[in-house]
Amino acid sequence: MHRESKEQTRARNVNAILRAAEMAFAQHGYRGASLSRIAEMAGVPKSNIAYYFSSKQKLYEEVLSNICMLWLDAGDEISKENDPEAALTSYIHHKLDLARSRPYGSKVWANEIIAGAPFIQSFLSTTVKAWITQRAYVLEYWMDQGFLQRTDPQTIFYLIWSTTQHYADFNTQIEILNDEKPLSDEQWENAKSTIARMIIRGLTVRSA
Amino acid sequence: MHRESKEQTRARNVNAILRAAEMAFAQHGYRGASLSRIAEMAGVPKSNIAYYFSSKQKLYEEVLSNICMLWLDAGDEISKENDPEAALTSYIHHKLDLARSRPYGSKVWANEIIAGAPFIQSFLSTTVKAWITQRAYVLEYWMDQGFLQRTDPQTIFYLIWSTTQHYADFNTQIEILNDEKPLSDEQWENAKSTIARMIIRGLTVRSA
DNA sequence: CTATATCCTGCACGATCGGTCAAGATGGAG
DNA sequence: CTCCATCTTGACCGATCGTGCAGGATATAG
Repeated sequence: MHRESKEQTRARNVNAILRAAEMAFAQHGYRGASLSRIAEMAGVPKSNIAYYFSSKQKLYEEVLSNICMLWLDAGDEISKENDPEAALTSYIHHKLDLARSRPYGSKVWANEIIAGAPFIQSFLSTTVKAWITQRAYVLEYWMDQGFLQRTDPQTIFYLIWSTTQHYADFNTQIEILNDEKPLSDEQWENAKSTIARMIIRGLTVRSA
Repeated sequence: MHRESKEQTRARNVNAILRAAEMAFAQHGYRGASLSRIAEMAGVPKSNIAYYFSSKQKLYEEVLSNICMLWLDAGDEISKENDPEAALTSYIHHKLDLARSRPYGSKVWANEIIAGAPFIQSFLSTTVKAWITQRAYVLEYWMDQGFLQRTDPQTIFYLIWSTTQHYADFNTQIEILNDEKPLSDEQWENAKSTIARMIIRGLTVRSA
């Protein structure tokens, strides 16, 4: 009896494996995560992973690339024609929403960078480098126009990246220090507006 | 012939092992790091590690606690009797100096938190929790005095922690985006003053 | 010096790792 | 329906993992 098409089975399995792998790589890093556990979590035999993805490395790179696309797309609003303050605020909010909805993805990325970016070095020096260079131009344009205090654009992006991703990567620490409870909706909104406000206040030209 | 006292040998070996372990745990996490490699890096037989430290876990916890003391001590200047602006600036500079001098220690800590703090959960909910509670009171006192804009103190500390530690944990990414070169002394000073200035500007009361 | 307590390490064990492969199961084409 | 290409999986491999232990090496006490 044909209960499920092959495509459906494949899609379901691949998805389960990717989700399990994201959690495992987040918790234990590339070396520390084992295919046996990922298979168990995903509810498929270990060999099945080797079939869909040819190796542990390929699976890992797939997880990584999936995540990175989310980060890059979040910065679309940083563009000359937009209002600097609104664009940056929106970008920060967007990144914090991602930190809340996809913490494991952020953690895998963090682990990879902390380990010295052994698998995505070339990706960093091409795609991400191009991304930040382009956005840096926008920030400098805004500074030229007098909208923003003159500041090194790279430092600004590192500041935004670190603060926003901190809420994903270090959510365990934040939760423990928040009386063992996850941040409430209200606390998330509070954090979003506080961070955005502080960065904006640090960047906008003071009306002397 | 007696070339070296037993104490000297022990001190030298323990130190070499701890330094090697810090690098290994930073690069590969707790599970991913292997005692064989640590032993090889430290220049001692693998069994020697099991002798000085009774287990992999004990060695790991030793590395972790060494690091954490550095973080906590850096905040000594946050005290009621000090000037808020100077104290916070000093704290941020101090933390960034640690990020530069001890990047591997910061990475081990980051890995542990990202993994869900399986080994230091109790330490977080006691020592670190007490630390941040105490400093939060100082910040609230400064806000009461009208020195600082009213803002959730926890959010402020997360912002400082994330931005400063980012320069250690993500130094690979920063280096790659900096034309494959480590930050120069000048760039470090620049980052320090920019970050401190932005946070201070976001916190101090605007002279309306 | 000798005796000895302490320190050190080579070796082996069971467990688990990532990866391979051949045999079995199954959905879809004709 | 039959047949086959494709999918699926249990069993197995060599390597490496962390750790326990017996016995050798050595600094120090007497």
